[in-house]
Amino acid sequence: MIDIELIRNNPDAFKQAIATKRINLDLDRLLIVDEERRLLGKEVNLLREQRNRTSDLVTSDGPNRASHIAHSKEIGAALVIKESELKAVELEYHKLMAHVPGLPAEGVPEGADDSGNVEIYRLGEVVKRPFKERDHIELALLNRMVDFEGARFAAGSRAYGLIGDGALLELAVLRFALDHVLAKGFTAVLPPLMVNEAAMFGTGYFPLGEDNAYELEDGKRYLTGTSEVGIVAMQANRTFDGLAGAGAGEGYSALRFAGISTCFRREAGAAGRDTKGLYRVHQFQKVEQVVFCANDAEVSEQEHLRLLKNSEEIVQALELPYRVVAVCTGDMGLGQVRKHDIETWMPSRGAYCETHSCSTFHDFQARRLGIRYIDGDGKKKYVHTLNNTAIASPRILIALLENHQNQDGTINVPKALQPYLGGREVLGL
RNA sequence: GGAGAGGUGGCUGAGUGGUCGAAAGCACCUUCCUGCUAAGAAGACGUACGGGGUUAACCUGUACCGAGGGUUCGAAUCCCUCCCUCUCCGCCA
Repeated sequence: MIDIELIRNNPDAFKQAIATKRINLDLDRLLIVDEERRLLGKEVNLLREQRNRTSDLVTSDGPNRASHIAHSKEIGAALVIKESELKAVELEYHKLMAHVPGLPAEGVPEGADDSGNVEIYRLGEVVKRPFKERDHIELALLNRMVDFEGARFAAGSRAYGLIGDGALLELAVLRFALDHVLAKGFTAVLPPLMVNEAAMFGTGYFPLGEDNAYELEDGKRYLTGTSEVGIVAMQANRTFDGLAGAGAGEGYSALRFAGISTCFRREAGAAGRDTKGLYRVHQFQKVEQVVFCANDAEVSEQEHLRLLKNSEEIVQALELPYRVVAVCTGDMGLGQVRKHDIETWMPSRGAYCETHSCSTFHDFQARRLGIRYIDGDGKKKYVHTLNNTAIASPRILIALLENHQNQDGTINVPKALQPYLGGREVLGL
């Protein structure tokens, strides 16, 4: 949710954001409705005042009781009409407000979709091996790490089952990533994965994201596509003490959580794409970084860079080549202000592919969920929220298997993961 | 899933149709008193939005007693629906 005052004062900036983010919203209509809403609000307020005064006279001026009641009834009748008008206007107002996007930060590239994303830099060397490389499907099957056939019988398209070293490798990489961010002061969280509509709306996945969420039979709960939803919504209507330090440089503090969850995505709209292997699946595991910080663009910018750095360190420790891209306006979510993706090299795809996504929301989510803190000046303010993938598996297994494969189909284990695999240096055969 | 109880201000907790934005206590804040170890006295003390004001103090209006709807001239108080909490039973990893 965006501060209406900000919208009133900068309509052109929001029109620009609506255009570049490809949102279907008539901002002028919103401004008109906002004006109507305020005028009607005043009228209703005035009528209520009259009615309250008249009602008081019923008891304080007993002799004229009957006439006061009659008068109060008249006002009440007028009030009913105005209130219903106001209600209709407010309904439209909230509907329109729910579609107002966050303003992209300065420097965010413009573009219609992910083809407009801009590479910022790349690290790690793409190795050209002197033998015929296998793709992750072949490698995983060869090493009996995965069972696609059985899983698809059990669960349908895009299903997979990790077995043996596949299962252990996934747990190892998740635990490694978790430990990495825990060492940075993050607090581990296993949040609810079945959440209500308020949580989905509050985090900005609704409206517009309904197609990608699994709705449960009870009609009131949804499976989350990331632990961010549960973690952020868990803080709803809370006011933090001691998040002080907006603009205070190094002196600021933040709340940092590491969410661990299975993630569920319908992948609607991706029908027929990436149907083979472990790239695009309905269910996967993720360690997610979530941060709540002071309401200060500089502070959240610093947090954004820290989140990005944490994840880069993880990819580096896994000895995988990657690049960082600035995500363009058309590929950003409604509430997002800035987004960087880490794309990891996947030999079989011959491309750097998204494995991490780092987002800054400013107070978009905090406003929807009422998450605040008391600033150094004693005032209540909405926090800024951010999140970034620490690791998502099995997608990262594609990169691990393919980039670390040997001619005989075995897989070299990066040093960082060896402690999590009983000291093994090689998997397979 | 069944039965019952309940959701009031930072906390505890009164309040069953008007004098209630809400008693009392605790906590917090200010001042006074006193030198002392959960001392005493006085006062201030909810949130959101709007109006006035030397835009600060302050004055004032509306709404808010889990959420939404209804009854009524008037609702924390009565009715309905939903959400949540607690207790007991059942079931279950």
